[in-house]
Amino acid sequence: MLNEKTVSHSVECDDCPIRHRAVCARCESDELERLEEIKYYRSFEAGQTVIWSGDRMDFVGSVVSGIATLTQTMEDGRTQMVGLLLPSDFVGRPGRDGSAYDVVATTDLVMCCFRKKPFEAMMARTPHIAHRLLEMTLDELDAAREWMLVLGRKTAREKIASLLTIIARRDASLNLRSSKGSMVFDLPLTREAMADYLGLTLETVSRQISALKRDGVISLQGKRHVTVPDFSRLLEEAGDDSDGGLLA
Amino acid sequence: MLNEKTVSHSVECDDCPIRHRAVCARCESDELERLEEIKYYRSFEAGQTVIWSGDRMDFVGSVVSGIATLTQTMEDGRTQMVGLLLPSDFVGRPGRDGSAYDVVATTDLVMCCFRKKPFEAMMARTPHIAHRLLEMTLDELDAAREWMLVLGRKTAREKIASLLTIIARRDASLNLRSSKGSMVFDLPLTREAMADYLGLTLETVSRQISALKRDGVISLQGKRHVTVPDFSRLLEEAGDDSDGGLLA
DNA sequence: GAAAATCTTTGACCCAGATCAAATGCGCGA
DNA sequence: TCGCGCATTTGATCTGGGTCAAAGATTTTC
Repeated sequence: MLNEKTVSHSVECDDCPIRHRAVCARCESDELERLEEIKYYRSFEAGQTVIWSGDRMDFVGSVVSGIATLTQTMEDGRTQMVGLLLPSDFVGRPGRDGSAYDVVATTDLVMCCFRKKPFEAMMARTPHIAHRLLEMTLDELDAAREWMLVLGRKTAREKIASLLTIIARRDASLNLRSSKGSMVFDLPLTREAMADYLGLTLETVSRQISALKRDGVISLQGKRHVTVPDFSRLLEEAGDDSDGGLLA
Repeated sequence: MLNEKTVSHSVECDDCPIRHRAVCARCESDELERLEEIKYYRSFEAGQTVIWSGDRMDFVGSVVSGIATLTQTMEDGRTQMVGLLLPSDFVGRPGRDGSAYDVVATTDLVMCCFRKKPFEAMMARTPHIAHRLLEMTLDELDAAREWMLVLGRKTAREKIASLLTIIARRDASLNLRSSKGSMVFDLPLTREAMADYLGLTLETVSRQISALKRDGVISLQGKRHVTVPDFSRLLEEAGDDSDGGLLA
């Protein structure tokens, strides 16, 4: 899916606001040059809240490094993560005033931002940016719906395996590691964050990870480095028939 | 939120492909006139599958009447509904070839369709259509994420109340019924369909509906007609603090 | 480099919702 | 009107994951 060309391009183009998981083919556009004028950076520390749900949001942007989460919280404190923002992911809702979710930095985070008004003005002048944004939003919608299946119908073990699968895939496509056979990647979430993502408790997350270790599906070195000796086995555990094109 | 003008407009404009929950302000566009040339209708019977997941999809369109569901199914038969399509909802993924989900007609269904290629060509020529489509997709993304909270963190009783809330709201905004105090609406889903939406079993759905009846939160006449004497009570049961602007 | 704070693991027990099973009700065609 | 098919309700029982509690690990602080 990714080839050398798109990769080198994506590496050169970390700040492109409409780059998303793959590459923006049109970065050469004159219009995009103008974005430079309204571009700025913001950094956040791990644990900091980038935006509160309901807050006015006067920028859009993308994650340059680090990880953030989109979460919803009920009055009684129950929380559900509704999105995971990894480097290259877009943040913001063009055409909307407020944020619908809390955005929380899970690790130290750097974002590349654009003030919203000028960005929207440019969007209106530049059809292919609107088009690209639509594609990105459709991707996110697919991801959200795939996650609905995970939340609604999968067992705790399958949920953990599904999460590992997703992170492994994102990691592989960002770093271009081959995904045949064994994989090694970072698990940059606490047990609690995983629980919030999966609709579980942190105890259950811990137990299921221990079980997957015991059964040889994964192994951990330290708390964050995961080795998956056989990725297709992990996919099986996730109850996932599709391999997302990575093993084809 | 809806006023007389938008309503009369929306009534006159059932076939507008980019009408969605509210009204398309630009239906007067010359470009949209051209859509007439590529427009056609399709009808489906209750229970029929409109599109299978993975099928090539050569049209986009919107629901004129009836109800359809978007569902995902695992190999072992577990299914999760990931979207509910009511009249005026858009169907399709401009720029994508295949469907990601099964689309199933829950009742008899009439759709207004447009062949995809010409529609996309028109989209490219007509920025505000792309823009409108982006807004709609953002709405759907919000709805999907709100549903993730329901699936991941709510109890069975709260799930049922949440579903009733959503259907009541959609019904109210389509039919412009006032939503102060008591509401009456149709519940056009079987217990099984509700279960698939909520990540529950049909037995649990039935039990919780009985419980809500017993506690006077709702009452049923026949199987499909629901009366909610006090909507804010239902919202409370849903664990929902926001009232979606309907009770403001 | 010891103490404190924070994560993580593991254990024991419990309960909401699943599963299995058996009525009951309802619509519809002959 | 009867009887068949199907959706729904209700009951009895089981279990996956939640809850509460207590040790380990790991990281941070001073």
